[in-house]
Amino acid sequence: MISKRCKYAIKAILYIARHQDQKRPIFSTEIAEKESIPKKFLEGILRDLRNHSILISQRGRNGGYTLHRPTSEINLIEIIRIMDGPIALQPCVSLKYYAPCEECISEKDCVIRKVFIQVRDTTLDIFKNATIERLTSDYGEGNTAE
Amino acid sequence: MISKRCKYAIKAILYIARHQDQKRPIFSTEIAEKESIPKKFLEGILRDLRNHSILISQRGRNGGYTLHRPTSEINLIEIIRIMDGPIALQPCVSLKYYAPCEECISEKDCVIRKVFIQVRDTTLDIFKNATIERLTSDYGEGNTAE
DNA sequence: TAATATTATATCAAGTTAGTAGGATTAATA
DNA sequence: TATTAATCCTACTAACTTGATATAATATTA
Repeated sequence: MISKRCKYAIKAILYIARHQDQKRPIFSTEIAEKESIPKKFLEGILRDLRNHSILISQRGRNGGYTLHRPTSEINLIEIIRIMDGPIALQPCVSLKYYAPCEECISEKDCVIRKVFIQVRDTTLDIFKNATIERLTSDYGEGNTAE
Repeated sequence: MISKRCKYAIKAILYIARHQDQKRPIFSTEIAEKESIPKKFLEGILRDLRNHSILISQRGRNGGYTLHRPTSEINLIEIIRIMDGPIALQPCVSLKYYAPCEECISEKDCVIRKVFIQVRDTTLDIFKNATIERLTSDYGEGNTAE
């Protein structure tokens, strides 16, 4: 399962993306209220996203958050990795967080490893294509009301 | 990530499958030693698999475990579900363990839900095809030694 | 009846998750 | 310059999960 932290992160980014035309930073308070996310919890998430160059933060009065990059250059893979770590179902098949399985003698001969590699690759492919741009444009389909 | 419990379960079933031609139940001790699984921990796993009709257990002297069904009728999906619960990355897209997401207002309009459904379906498909029969036959490829 | 297997229940340490609390820092504005 | 309103930072916590271990009961058979 994806953690709530991660899902909140995705929702927050989508919210900022949908409101960035207003040319002003978005407050954490606003996101928290509109997306039903505990405010203090959200603040930590937003800071984390800023530290990973997904968001830019502006401090002080009238501060808030804006996207650090165009929506076409932010995808779900990156967000999930920042928030939850490995996407792979086994340490030995993780690309970004590789670790050998303790109890395995030969990785090459491990039959289940091949299956987990398949799952990793298809999952990665789907999440890579799920950019914020695509997600927000889908959002509009048959749904003009905010 | 798949839990160790689940991975141990898969390894244990594969071990039993590879040795079932001996027409005798396989001891938990033997599996534990050969697959480097803590014995007591493994016992709990094997009991769980028996309770879910994956294994048959025989008590007493010369007891042990055998498969409850042909290897073609046991796949990774079933094992993962027994051990770890939902495969889906969000409660709202789980087929066997569905639950609405607390903070979501409209499931239909949730853009990320669609992505998680895609991931679920491809993952399910791969694990469904990964039967014990296929896994054990792959095992033999270019590797005759036990 | 002794040996050997599974079964059952309880316990536990460490780590993770989903928060909360309280204040420090920064910047615009009245 | 004082106030206000935003982000930033650190620490803490309750509940849950994971990966085991311990002890003993029960069943089978040589």
